[in-house]
Amino acid sequence: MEGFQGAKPPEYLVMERLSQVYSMLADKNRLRILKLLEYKPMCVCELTYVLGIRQPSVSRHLRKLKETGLIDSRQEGYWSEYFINRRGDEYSRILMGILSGWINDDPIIIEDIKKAGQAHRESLCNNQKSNNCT
Amino acid sequence: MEGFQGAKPPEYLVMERLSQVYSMLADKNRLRILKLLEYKPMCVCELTYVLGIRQPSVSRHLRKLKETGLIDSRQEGYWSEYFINRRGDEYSRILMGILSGWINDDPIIIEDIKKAGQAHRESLCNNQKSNNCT
DNA sequence: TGACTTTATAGCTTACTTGCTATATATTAG
DNA sequence: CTAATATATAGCAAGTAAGCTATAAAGTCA
Repeated sequence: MEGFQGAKPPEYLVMERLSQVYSMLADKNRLRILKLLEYKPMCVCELTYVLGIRQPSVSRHLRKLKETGLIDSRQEGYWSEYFINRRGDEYSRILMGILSGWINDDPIIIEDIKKAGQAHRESLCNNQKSNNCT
Repeated sequence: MEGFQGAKPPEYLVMERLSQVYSMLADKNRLRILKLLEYKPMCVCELTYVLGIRQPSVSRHLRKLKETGLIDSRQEGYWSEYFINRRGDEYSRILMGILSGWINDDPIIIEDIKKAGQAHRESLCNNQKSNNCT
């Protein structure tokens, strides 16, 4: 279930691989995550805030998307930041390219992007030094 | 779960609709069916023969694909013939267009197409007037 | 190191999906 | 209409997937 980030899978796994990529795109919360990351790289707690589901669920979606090669992550100070993998294989690059022009008028996506624009990791989660109620 | 064959879904269903199309493409047997129908229109018993799964399972896949607007069917004598819907909405047309260039080198697909070239509805199923063992 | 924060994993429950068998429906030919 | 064939549907069992809570692991910084 991994190892296709940029390489071609062997022929006998081609359909398996494509089916795997499509199944990543078949979940609405994962579509929301991909659209959000297309807007800007985000950390888990920001995504959790925007999506309105629990952090472990978000983490699992992110792990699957990363295993499939659609996204990648880097450690960024306190946070681990997820972003679209621009060096994926043909399937993921093409499908992500198409996705960027799609569902932008869906009200959930519009709302998500708006929330993402406001969300800043420093003021989310229960971290102390950013209590904005000083 | 139906009614998007060619029309645009209302904005609040855009993501739902896209997710539905992707989930159709996420199943390997449905991918095989779509690749087969791209090769030529086929009836249920031919597809059943090529796929090697039971007829009711094939029928259900076909129903789902048709409900999603990816394929359509017409009555053709004894048989009901399924074919790619070229008048689907943007999502299905574009994704089907891309699919036609993909996974053609997968050995299962190659084998399927070969079998489909040989398969003729008259000599399949348990119909009498075509007993080729005369 | 130790206190704190963020993220990941384990394990449970519920819902959905796909295969199957059995059976119903629909179509055609006589 | 009846018999025969093709397809569709109902319903079941097994596997998968997504949400959740609880907890473990990993990263940061004084």
